[in-house]
Amino acid sequence: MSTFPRKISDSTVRRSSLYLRVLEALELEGSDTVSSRVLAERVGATAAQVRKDLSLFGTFGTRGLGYEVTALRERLAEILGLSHEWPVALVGAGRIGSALFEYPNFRERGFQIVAILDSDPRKVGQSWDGIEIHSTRELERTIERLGVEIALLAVPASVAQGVADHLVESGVRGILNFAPTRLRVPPGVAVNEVDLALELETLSFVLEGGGRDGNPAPEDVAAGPEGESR
Amino acid sequence: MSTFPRKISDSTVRRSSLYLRVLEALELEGSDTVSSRVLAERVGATAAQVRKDLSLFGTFGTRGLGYEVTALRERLAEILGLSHEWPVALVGAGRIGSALFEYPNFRERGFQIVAILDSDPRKVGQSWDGIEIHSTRELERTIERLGVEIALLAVPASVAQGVADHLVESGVRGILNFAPTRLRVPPGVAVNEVDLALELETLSFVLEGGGRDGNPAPEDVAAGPEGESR
DNA sequence: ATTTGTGAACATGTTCACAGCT
DNA sequence: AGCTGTGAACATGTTCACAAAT
Repeated sequence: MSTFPRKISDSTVRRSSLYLRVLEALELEGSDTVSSRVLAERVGATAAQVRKDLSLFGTFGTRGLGYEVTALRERLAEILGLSHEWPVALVGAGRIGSALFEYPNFRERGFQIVAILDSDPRKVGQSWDGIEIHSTRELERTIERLGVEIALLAVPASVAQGVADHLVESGVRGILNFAPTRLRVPPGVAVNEVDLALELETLSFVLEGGGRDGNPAPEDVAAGPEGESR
Repeated sequence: MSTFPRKISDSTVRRSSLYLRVLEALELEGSDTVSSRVLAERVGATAAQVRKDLSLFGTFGTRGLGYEVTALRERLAEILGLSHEWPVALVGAGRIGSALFEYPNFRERGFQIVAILDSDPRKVGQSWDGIEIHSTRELERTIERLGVEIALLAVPASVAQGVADHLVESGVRGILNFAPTRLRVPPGVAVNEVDLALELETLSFVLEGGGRDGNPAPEDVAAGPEGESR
């Protein structure tokens, strides 16, 4: 439905997810409107950045007033594809898979794990919270039957590419990959890599002295804060 | 020891971690030298990018020949701070903490979990693989005693900031944060956020039609421009 | 008075293209 | 000839600053 003029940058999308969270919190706190400045403060960005980001999606604010919290929250959720549930497949029922399965934030945001797949015969047939673990031999059938378009890939690196190919063939268009391998996927398929060792390595690089400053100094910090929470 | 001329960008550091992995693989495969082109192919970057990245750290290559695999591997590991072990604390012994504890790639890369901390009295006193879970009341003592500088923060979002403050006070300078909250830390402390729900949201954004193309086409990939989705 | 929306200025990161070394 | 190292060109993302709206 909504297609946007330019290509929206990844950073804008990521920040928009954060805006959405803040808007949800503000709604609970009973705020009707919010300014770009306040939004910026809560996510650690600048007010100009917030306005620029939002302006890429359309015109939501009222000059002199700010943004209407509920309206913006709804619109952002829609833009991010969060106004409906996403059936998600979990592939790999090991330690990481298990942690992902239990991760409460997924379901809260509309990502429902509706299928679990594993190649280990000892795991196949088990149920987690009422969801049976299927063999990866039934991957295609399962994915198709449940209309899964997003998969959490938590298998060993050595088999990740093969499983990913299989997922794509079955109709999956988005993969969140936890295996430390760069996946090759055809155009039209989105992959996000979560590479934990790499994250630690960027920390050790900084600690070892690589970065000139370990923390880009929290900008202002001088201007008097006003959002007194209580 | 080694301090670099400019500030090295985050993207360069992340790619360098990938180069290091490829170099390790090449070493096992018995390659003596490697060109920027081959290195690039294996990590999904361009040859120019590889050369530029490496040149920020120094001059390692030989014109006409390429890079000596072992020498570059050693130097990169050193630069990334991986030439020695890092004692790491795991804070939060829930599902995610448990998965992190078992994650084999950490130890392989020199990150040793030497302490586990949790506030749940039922968990305190248990041992995982010989490592006793301590109360967060003993956080400072434990961190200091073991010389921990890097922490994995896997606690609920509601307490993450408080625990982070405590960690920093105790001497931690790098935090890998799994709680979906933006941590505020003083200058000199590095934080990496691993925000799983956010990763899924960037996928759903693309799938919903937000991005013009779900997959920025893996560079060259021979001739095959204008990838049309499915 | 306040706060948005946005072009223009700026900063940062990536690619090009080629001189220079082996 | 082959391949690196790098300035210059380019592309992308961020910040500034101000006109426009309420």
